[in-house]
Amino acid sequence: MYKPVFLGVFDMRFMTSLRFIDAVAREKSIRKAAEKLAITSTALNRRILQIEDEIGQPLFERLASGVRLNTAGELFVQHIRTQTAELARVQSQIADLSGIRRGHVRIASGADTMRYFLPETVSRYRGEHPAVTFDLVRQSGDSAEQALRTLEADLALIFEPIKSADFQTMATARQQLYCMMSANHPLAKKPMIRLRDCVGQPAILPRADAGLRQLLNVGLIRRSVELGTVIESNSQEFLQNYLTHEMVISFQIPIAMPSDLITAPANTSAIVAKPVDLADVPAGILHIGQLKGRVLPVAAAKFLDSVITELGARYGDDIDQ
Amino acid sequence: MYKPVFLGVFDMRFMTSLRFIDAVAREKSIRKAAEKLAITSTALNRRILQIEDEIGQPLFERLASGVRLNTAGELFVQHIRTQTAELARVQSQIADLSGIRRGHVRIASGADTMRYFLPETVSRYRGEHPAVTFDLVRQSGDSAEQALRTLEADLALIFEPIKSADFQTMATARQQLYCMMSANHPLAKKPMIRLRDCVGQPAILPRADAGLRQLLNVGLIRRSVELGTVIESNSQEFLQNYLTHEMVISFQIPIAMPSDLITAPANTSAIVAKPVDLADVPAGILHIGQLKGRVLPVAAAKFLDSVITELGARYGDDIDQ
DNA sequence: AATTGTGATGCGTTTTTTGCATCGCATGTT
DNA sequence: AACATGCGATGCAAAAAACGCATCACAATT
Repeated sequence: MYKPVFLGVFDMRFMTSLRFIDAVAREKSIRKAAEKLAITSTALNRRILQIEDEIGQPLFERLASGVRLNTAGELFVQHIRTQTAELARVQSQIADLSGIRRGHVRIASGADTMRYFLPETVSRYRGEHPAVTFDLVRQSGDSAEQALRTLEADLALIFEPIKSADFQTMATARQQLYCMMSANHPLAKKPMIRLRDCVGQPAILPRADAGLRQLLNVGLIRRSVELGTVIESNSQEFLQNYLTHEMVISFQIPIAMPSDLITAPANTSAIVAKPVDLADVPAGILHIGQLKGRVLPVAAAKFLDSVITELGARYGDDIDQ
Repeated sequence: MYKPVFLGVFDMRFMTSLRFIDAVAREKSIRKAAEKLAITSTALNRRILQIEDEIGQPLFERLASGVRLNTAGELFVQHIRTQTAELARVQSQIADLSGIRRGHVRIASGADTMRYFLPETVSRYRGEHPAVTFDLVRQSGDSAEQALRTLEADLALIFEPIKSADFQTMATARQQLYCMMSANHPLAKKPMIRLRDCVGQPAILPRADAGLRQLLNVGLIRRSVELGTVIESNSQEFLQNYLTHEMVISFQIPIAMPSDLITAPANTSAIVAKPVDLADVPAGILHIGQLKGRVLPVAAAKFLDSVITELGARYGDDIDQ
């Protein structure tokens, strides 16, 4: 977790007690939280007792194994989190007045966009606004949605299924599935891949919690095709690099591939990517969104614009806002 | 201003600096604010410098005559006020968990409802919830709306014109204008008053900033009637009590009159109230509302329900929600 | 029964906040 | 023009608050 040096919501002294309570709520233990906060458990304990005293009733249940929020605590911690996010937004707005855009953007995203898309997009944005810092946390779709809910993230980029009603989609990009393999692979000559071409082919796939895997599974079942799944991994790097070592196929979406792999297929790359027929596997949807109803800090809102612009430039008509 | 002894948002230590900034913003002077806060100006000054340092830029302009919020300060103070109100709401919600409904309701209202309606309604509510305390501030319509905006009041009861777009009407009550006079007055025999009956009559009226006066003026101009206005006052008590001393007429709306003056006109009261024909002066609207978009503390929300119920019981069909 | 881990508490130390006296500056007054 | 007044800012010492250490009491686990 990168700590911005200039402006942090938590540098405000008046937020200290609130931050401490939030930490204890997350750690479910005063001593553990104290360690993370680099203070002693006694100091932390006393701050909590003081706040509870001021509120007029306890916020935590004391268990032998630590503490747990009670109902009042749940309400109060929820308040702390929304107020913290609000403060960040106001700070961002104030910083924006000075002309130089400052701020901090926290993004939760799947692995797909972490490889090429986000590095490029963040880099371009930081080129224009060097005072804006970023947190980029790679997470599964579920935990990315969760991060929005607990206000640990401002934006989430999730490929396929959106489960929470609290997720507000700000833009989507259709992503056709591509089959990837070594340039020597028999299938590499085809301009488009049908699933039946892949019957029994040794394949390496992402794990079941990835949106891509779920999308692919639907197609496989519909066409009654079975792959020879030899390896499963949640490391995209592994999946892609392995292709040069064994004659296997893998699948990927454009946003997770180097920009030139599709646009300039004639190059001498050892790996090729061929589209899978949309009749077999429909295009999946990459969702870019935020917590429903939340007003984002300036920096985050502007970065979202930047993401949408970039998606538009890359995928044109496949973008919806 | 009644200070509740048990729970105040501002008893929270972490709110101290924020409260101080709000005070300075309101007083437009560090020294004056310090006096109100019962600390020295140096301590206050330093807290402000510290916050400004933490924010990274000043919140106040320093003038020879004091201080004034700059743009950043406006944003920050707005944040402080909403944050304070939010905290009050959460506290109220938390207190609600404990079974005893605690809380504090702040009402801004014109004089009309302060005489009979609010005393009765507040009293009934406090009978059910003795731990709820009240602030009742008598204000003109404009300043009542202002009080909502600065979050100094939770609810406002305003008779006629609503000027701010930030005012969210939660209920209205139509109030027909009544003409009041001594029981000996010649007009007292009529069951209904027409404006032309009043031509040249000596009259005592509320001042021009009262909604009632504005409503009446429209009718007078339309019917080309001129009254013999002998006294203007913003004291309702004066207006009403004076009727027993001189043969003059006055005007009033039902909510500002003792409950039995209309319902039991046969009693021996020295004062009578007769309705003014709606063709001459249409019914005015009493608006009960809050700041648009705000989530009220539990106590205030429940009291609002109580007000609406009471209005329904009194004026039946003339209520809108 | 012993051990481990938890939150609470008394006490001396350190850090922060406060108040007093004073400065520098701008404005208003004589 | 000189003076007086009122404002926010600042150095310094006292007061207050927060902190860390050692320790307690309690519950769960070994």
